[in-house]
Amino acid sequence: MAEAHSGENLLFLTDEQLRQGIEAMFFAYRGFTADPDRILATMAYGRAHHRALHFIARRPGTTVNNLLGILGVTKQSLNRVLRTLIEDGLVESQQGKADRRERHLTLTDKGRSLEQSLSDAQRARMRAAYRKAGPEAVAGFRQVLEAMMDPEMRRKYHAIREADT
Amino acid sequence: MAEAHSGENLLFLTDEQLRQGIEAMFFAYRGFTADPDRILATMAYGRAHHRALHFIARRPGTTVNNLLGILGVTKQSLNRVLRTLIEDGLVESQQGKADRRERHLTLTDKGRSLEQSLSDAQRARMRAAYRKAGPEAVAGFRQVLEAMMDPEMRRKYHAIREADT
DNA sequence: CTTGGAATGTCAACAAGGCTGACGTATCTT
DNA sequence: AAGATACGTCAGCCTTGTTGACATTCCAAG
Repeated sequence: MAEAHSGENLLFLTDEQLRQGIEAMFFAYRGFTADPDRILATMAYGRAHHRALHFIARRPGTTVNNLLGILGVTKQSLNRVLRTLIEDGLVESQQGKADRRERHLTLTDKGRSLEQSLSDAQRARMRAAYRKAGPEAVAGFRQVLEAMMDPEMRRKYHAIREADT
Repeated sequence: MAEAHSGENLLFLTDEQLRQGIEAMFFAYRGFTADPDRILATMAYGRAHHRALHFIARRPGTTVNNLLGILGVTKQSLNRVLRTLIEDGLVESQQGKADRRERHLTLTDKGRSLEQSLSDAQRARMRAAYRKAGPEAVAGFRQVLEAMMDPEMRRKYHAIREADT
């Protein structure tokens, strides 16, 4: 089956084609982060804060450990970011009821407000790109991105919206 | 024309859909850089070195200024990276003939060898993802990425292979 | 031929945000 | 009672980005 269209694939997957894909990822990711970065630059926050806010907004009540797994950084690194967000009143940390070792993270109104403005900026670009490319292109986009993830990351990517049932 | 399928678009571009796209970009980019990062971690190099090597390999003889524009960093930052690469004998810097203020950058055999191994690792993942998703998905992938770039970055993205005539 | 400005290199200082290692405390599990 | 887990924190290091200042070299315009 793989050989059935190997000719097509050989033509298709030249190093040059792949290199262009690599460069497209590089340049696109720059655009992807540009708008939130601009907003964050006016404050004392960076991309790391944005990521934390995003996933806390996405899964209110998530634990520190869970967030660590998603972000793929060390707890020391995350803690530095989280501490400033809590101190600044953007994030709330609440001791778990079932397991009191856990801390459940939620956004305050202030945190939600910042997350919204970052998210809006990023979604606006995403929306424009999706509109420009069209629904079929978007489907392909998503497929390739998913195929590019490490298996563990793919699991997390799906898990993040599993509880949305 | 935009209104002709606005219903479809409204359904299509929910915040949730866009958020998933954002997360897909986040997780996929991690995969995208994972393999080269693993190789680089064994040496005294980082992602910045990889980027420099990539674009020098892509455009042998490119000038420092040109590279600055592509990478979007300050000359001080690039210079630090470039200096170590030159000292380590991976990159050669040659004074321009037409304009002797310019330095033209090329890879040495040693540099080409490292660039190859980084590139091979990254392309292997790309190839696997492309194969898994199929040609049509790849076309869509490329379209969306391109639409996501800043106009200036899009210009550079195209310019990088213009001279390939 | 002089001079302005462009291209490059370099020094210094700093910040964000990764990392490792070590340690402490509370809490759950066995 | 002992061990494992969740979390926080201190200390120190690295890469890679930033500004600002300054020197050099050289092209090009006047």
